[in-house]
Amino acid sequence: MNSERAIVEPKAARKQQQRSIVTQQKLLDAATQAFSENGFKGTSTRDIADRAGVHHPLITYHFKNKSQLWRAAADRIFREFNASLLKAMDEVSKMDPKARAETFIRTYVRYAFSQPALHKIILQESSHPSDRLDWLVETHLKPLYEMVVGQLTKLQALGVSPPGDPALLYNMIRVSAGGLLALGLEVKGTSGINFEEEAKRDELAEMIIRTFLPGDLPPRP
Amino acid sequence: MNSERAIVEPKAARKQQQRSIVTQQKLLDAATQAFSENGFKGTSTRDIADRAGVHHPLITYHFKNKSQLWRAAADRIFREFNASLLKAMDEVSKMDPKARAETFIRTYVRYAFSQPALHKIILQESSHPSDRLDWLVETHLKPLYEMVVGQLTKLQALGVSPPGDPALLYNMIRVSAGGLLALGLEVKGTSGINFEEEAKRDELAEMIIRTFLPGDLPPRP
DNA sequence: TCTAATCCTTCCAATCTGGACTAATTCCAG
DNA sequence: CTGGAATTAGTCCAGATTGGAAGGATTAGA
Repeated sequence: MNSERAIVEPKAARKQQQRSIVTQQKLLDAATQAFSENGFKGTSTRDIADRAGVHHPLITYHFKNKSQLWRAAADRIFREFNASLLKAMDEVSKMDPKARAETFIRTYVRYAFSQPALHKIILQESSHPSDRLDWLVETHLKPLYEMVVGQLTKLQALGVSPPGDPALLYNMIRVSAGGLLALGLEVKGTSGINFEEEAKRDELAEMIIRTFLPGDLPPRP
Repeated sequence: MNSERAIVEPKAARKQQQRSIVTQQKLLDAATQAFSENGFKGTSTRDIADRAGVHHPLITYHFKNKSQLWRAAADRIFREFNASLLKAMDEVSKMDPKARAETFIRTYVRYAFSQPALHKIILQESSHPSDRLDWLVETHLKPLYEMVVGQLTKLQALGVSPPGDPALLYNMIRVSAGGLLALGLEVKGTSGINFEEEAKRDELAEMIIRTFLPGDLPPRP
């Protein structure tokens, strides 16, 4: 018995099949969309399965339960977002601080528009305390904040950004970019601004830059 | 028969009983809270009734159904908000444009904190198209926008606010104030800012003023 | 005080919920 | 090309959800 177990145990686990990967992606896409629109509580697993075009018990099979599916969907979209930002910042690492900040803001606006679900999920989960919010903050939001706030403090010291608590400034910039794009429907209805137009998104990015980075860099010593 | 009907018909409708008013207020309070936390779809009428401490069929009795209850709750909170802003603006009508704008922002921040449900409801409803969002925009959001954007344009002409589409500027100010306060939980977790402290809210208002109204008024002619 | 309008409580039917379970199918390694 | 694991399909369930019906309790006003 023991010897048999010992031989059998390290057997190569059969690899995941292609169709399973496809199913998981379809479920993640549908879940991201649904959760961003109706929140965790307001989204049913059947709704997600319908959007994905698969039978709803497959959620249990692939993700165990609704909570795990939420986490998998959120993790994917936030990972990609942070990776995009890091990549963009890496490409301009040799520029001066103000130019870097401008690039960051333009990239942020561009990505926030291409993935509106991301900020919608933040808005949804911030509405009341939950384990999901705690996880989101610790895993994805705090690291990004830590990365940016130091740069922002430097920009303030250089006289480029207005003085005051850099944490406040960071959050104002963030909601002016991502928050506003997530509120797209309401903004369009209320004030006629249509972020579907690329020009309008560019205008937003430039206005954020003009407003939050109004100063010029002092001349190099 | 006919004569009797004719006499009876214009009878004075008996007035609403006190206990009914109390019940309605409790339901409106509970509904506002619940909808702001979990959105329309994510909120059950039983949850609302439980929070209000009343039996759930009373919702049907007093408000017909969930949609009407939502509308009544939203209408109440937005009416009070707009009334507060109008009152504050009326009190400073004789001041110069910049001082008026500063007062507006301080009032906006103060009210947005005291009624976090208001902006949470905006965030919730903006996540996807709905009749509720259309109604909110037409009934409450657009009128406020129309009222403010003209003043903002003047401030830009006076060199107080940065140039560019005033509609964009309006929305940036709005989300920096109300949006940020509605995201309070996340903001606290991510960057440690605690808007429960009055000083921090004042700091936010002042930073919004500093950032969006950086210029000084030209001297009077 | 009386009584009818108003309000509340108890119940019900239809549907939706997350999740468990088994049988059928598809795919891959040997 | 086949045995068996991975995946999917199909059922089922216990509990929650919604709107609403029916009758009892309360209260405003004559």
